[in-house]
Amino acid sequence: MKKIDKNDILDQLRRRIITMDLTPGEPLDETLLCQELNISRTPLREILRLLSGEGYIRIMENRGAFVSPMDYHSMRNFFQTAPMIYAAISRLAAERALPADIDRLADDQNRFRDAMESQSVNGMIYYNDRFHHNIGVIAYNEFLQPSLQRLLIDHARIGMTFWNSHDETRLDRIRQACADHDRLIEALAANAADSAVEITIEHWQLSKWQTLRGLGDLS
Amino acid sequence: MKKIDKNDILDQLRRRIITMDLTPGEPLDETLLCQELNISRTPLREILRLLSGEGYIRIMENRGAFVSPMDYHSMRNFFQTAPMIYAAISRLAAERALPADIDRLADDQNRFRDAMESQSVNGMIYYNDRFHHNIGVIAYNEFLQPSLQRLLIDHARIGMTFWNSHDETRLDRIRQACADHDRLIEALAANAADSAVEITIEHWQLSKWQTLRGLGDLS
DNA sequence: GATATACAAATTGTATACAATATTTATGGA
DNA sequence: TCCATAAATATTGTATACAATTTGTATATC
Repeated sequence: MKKIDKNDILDQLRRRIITMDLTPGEPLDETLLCQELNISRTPLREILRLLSGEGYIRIMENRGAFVSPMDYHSMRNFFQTAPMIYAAISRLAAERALPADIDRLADDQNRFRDAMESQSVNGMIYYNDRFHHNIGVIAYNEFLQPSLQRLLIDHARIGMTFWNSHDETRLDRIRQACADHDRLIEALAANAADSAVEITIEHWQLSKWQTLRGLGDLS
Repeated sequence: MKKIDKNDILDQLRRRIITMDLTPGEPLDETLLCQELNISRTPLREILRLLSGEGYIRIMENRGAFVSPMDYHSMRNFFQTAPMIYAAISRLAAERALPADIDRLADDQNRFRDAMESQSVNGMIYYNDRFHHNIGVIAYNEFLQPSLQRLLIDHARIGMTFWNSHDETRLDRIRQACADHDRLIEALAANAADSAVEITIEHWQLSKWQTLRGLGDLS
């Protein structure tokens, strides 16, 4: 009976949220999810509590769970906070990275490149998230990690326009992001903290510029 | 039947953890806690998942929950990360504080002062935590809040020596910390960001100095 | 006596039944 | 028709029973 792989289900739900398969604000029906995932309500509810702690969803008493919303205010905070945390994380990661860490990071980057070449937007979002999450793991700081995690959730969702837009610069931008990753891996491997921070900021500027442009298009 | 106040139980457990009534690394027996709290295992397990997400405890599959440990590495990270996050939070709080926010903060501070005057170490730890947590709420940034939360858990636990030591400087230090709070409230009320950051850093130095001294005494 | 294996006890994980709350629909009066 | 109220339905919250896993103990073998 007990063949539930909670980590698998957690990853599945996380992925569905950051790829907007489950959209911001969307309510999560327990019974429905149970059927989809083939588990009973008890373990699902525990999984939902975990996701709530990680910031993917919110839970209101007697009202159930829903995907964390994205409003103007949270986006403002996002752009204000991200550079600071990203830079701090990259610095720490550069100072502590070991060869084994670099290998894991390179794996994510390979999968990201695969997704890029097969034009899988979903895959790019997922492996880009994994890549940056992994840098957080390498930084090995349990106090910064939770903030990074929350930033990455909205980064993936806000950044949809980055991977998914249809203008003429799209391919160039994606290739540039991919190249940034490669350069960042190199800097981390060489334990070059300043360089890693610099690349991270550049990488962020690229992402920010296009993202704001995309948001501007909406209004 | 359903008269469970989850928030109450959550607060109770959080408080027991930051005051070291539940010590770092201590395993949490589900059955035992259920008896103490007069609830069944299902809601307790959900509460434990929430606490896990907040960083108070850790859960290992098939091995149960235990209070988040405090090792050398986490303390090192703590001292490295705290000033940066505290300063950022104070700045945001100063920029956004409204009169109602200040009132809530002043309430915490009054309770803190009461605890100080009645020599309640437990109370000082708890209301000091609430005070700083509240500043995080005022900062109103869901991306920084989780890091602040985690820092405050270990700040309370590491700082035990600050409130509880028996040297001749103890009373002065505690009064100084209390005065810092008053000054910080003033700065926030005046939306004086630079001043708030400055006071925060001073406040942190005071805490850090004594804490490291206390840890040094141990070795 | 030390180690490995098998059994027993304790603890964690899951499913289901039922209770409490929220939401929707139906009903009655103005 | 409109609103307020009340029943019906749906959804969330809790307790309990049982399954699976881990931990502890005893026995056998070398």
